[in-house]
Amino acid sequence: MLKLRIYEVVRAVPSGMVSTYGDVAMIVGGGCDARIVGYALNAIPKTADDPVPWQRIINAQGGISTKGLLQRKLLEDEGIVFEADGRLSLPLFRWSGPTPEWAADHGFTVLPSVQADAGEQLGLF
DNA sequence: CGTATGACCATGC
DNA sequence: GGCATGGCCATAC
Repeated sequence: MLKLRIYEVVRAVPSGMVSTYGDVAMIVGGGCDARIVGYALNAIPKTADDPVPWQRIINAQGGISTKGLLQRKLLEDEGIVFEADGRLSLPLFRWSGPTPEWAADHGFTVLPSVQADAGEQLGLF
């Protein structure tokens, strides 16, 4: 089930950081797509023993795709700062992806493109 | 098994 | 900046 793998990846996103639907899809791999991530997050079981930080997944424009303001509030509580236009700085808050350790431990592959991309941005700052 | 639907994305106007 | 298309592919019915 891709949903479960997606949940695993989302759980790996640290507090105070965000990731995009597309990034999660790339990390999950194996015929995953940004829309699948959205679908999976929408279908998250709301059980307390299975928490998924769904609020840390945003769209590629750095904005919130959900309807209400709950997601934004949760992110702000974690230290995410929003710009005036309601979006956030992806270079600052975008999660660079799981560690190779984590990926190997959970059976994921780390995409070199994501790592190199994040490395440039982090190094820039 | 065919169709419809998405918390998406890139591109083009 | 917004709006329209096409592509994407797992679920649901």
